[in-house]
Amino acid sequence: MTPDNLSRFSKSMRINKEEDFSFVFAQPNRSVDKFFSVISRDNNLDLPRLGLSISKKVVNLAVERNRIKRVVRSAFIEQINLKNHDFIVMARRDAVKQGNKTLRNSLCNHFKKI
RNA sequence: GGAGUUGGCUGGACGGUCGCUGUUAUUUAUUUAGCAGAGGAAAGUCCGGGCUCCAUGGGCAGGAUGCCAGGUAACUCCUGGGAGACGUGAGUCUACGGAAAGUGCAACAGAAAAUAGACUACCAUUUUUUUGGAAAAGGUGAAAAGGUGUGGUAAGAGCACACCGCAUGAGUGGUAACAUUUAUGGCAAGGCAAACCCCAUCCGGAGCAAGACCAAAUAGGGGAACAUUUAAGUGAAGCCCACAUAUAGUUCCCGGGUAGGUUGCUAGAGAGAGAUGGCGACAUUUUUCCCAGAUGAAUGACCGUGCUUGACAGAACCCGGCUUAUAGGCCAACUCCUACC
RNA sequence: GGGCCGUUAGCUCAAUCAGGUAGAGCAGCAGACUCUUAAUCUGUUGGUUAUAGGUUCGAUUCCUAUACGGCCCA
Repeated sequence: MTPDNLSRFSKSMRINKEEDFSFVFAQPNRSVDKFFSVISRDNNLDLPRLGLSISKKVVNLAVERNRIKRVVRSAFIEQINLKNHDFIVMARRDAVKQGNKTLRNSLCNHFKKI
C-alpha cells in the first residue's frame, strides 16, 4: 500500500453532523450481513467519508465498542476505489463475539459490493 | 512436603511498514522531523475535599457520624489500642454512646409479655370448696423476677451460707476506652435505639451539562445610576425572619444569547529516589523529573520472532478513600499437620 | 459526565412511611347457565417479594453492597 492523500483518515473524512447522517439515510444503498449493515450514497465532495453508528444497546462494553471502531476504520483506509461516497457502518450484535479478521473480511465484501 | 493466614508487586515482550491525537521546532495553502499518548481498578457514584455559581446574614427543619487515642486538607477512610464473637493456630469480624428522660412495639403460643400474675401442681385450714401461704416443679415462647450445691421449712423462697454472675463504692495501672484488687449489697425487674428519640460532634445549596467569553437566527426590549412612594408580589435554589428590589419618574448606556465555536482543561494535598522522627498510619526535609487532555471522542492494522496463548476492562474538571470485577505469575512474614536428621 | 427513581403472581398495581399468616383486578383452570359458543355467576391455581449479606425472636418492610430497567440536566 502506498501512502497518498486519499488513503489517510482525517477529520474531513468523518461524518459528524446530524444533517450528513440524514442525507445518507434519505437514499441508501444497503448491504447487510451478520455483523454489519453498511449504507452508502454519492456525495458532492472529492473525498470518501465514513460515519460510525454503534449504540450502547448493541455493544455493552466500551472496550468492545472502541475495538470495532478501529477495525472498521482500518478496513476503510485500505480501500482505494471509494471516490465520492459517504458510508455509514452500523454494528450488529453478533460482531462482538467475532475476532478482528472475520470482521475485516466481511467489511471488505461490503465495500466491494458498493 | 502438604494445608492455610496476612501484606505487597506484576498485568504480555522485541523488530519492521502504514496510520490516529496533542505538542515543540522548521517552514507558513502546508510539509518534514523529534517527543509524549488509558487503569489498578480509568468502573460503581458510596463518602470526603478542591474549583465554580447561587448578593449577604440569623434561626428552624433536615442529614451524617457514634468504644478510646492518633493520622489527614477532609472523611462513612487509615493506623495503634480496648471489649465481645469465631477459629487448634497464624489471624479474622463487629453502626461497639444512652433503655434509671419520654413515647412506642412484641403476631401465634402461653396462666401470665411489662405498674406482673397464678393454669396444672404444692402446703395448711376446712363446712369439700372456701380462705390463706408460696412461686421451687410442669408445659408455651425469641424472651418468664440471677445459676449450681448445701442448709432450712407445713410447703417453699437470697430466707441463710459457699463458689460463679450482677450492681455500687474505694484503691492500683493506663492520656483514655478499659483492666485488675478489695469491700459492701442480697439481686435490682428484661429486649428492640439499622423504631421514634436523647446526648456529643460535624454539615448552607447546586454542580464542569458548574461557570466565563465570542456569536448567525428569532423575539422585543435589556442594563446602570439617582430620587421618591409602598411592603402586596418578586429575589430564593428546604422553610421562616431580617435584607434587597418593582410599578411610575429623571439621566446615561446598548445590548440580548438559540445553532455553533473558544475557554474552564491540567504543575498537582504531583511522581521517583534518599535521609530523619514515629510501634504505625504519617510527617519533615534534600534531590531529580514533567508524566493523556480527546470532544460523533485519539493507543490501531498487517507481517515476523517467541512463550505461559495474554484476566477484568477504556480517561472526559481534578485529587483522597471505600466497594465491586480480575487469567496467570512473583516476593516477604507467620501458623498448623506430617516425615526425616 | 452529573443528579434522581424503580424492581412484588403470566400482565397492571396494593401492602413498605410506623417490621408480625403477601392481597386486588385481568388472564389461566374447573363447574353452573346454554342445543353450542360468547357474556354472566361460583370456586380455584399461581410468589425464592430482583440478587447477596447484616440488624432483629421474626424482614416485602430497616441498613449495606451488587445486578437490571427508567427519568432529568447542553
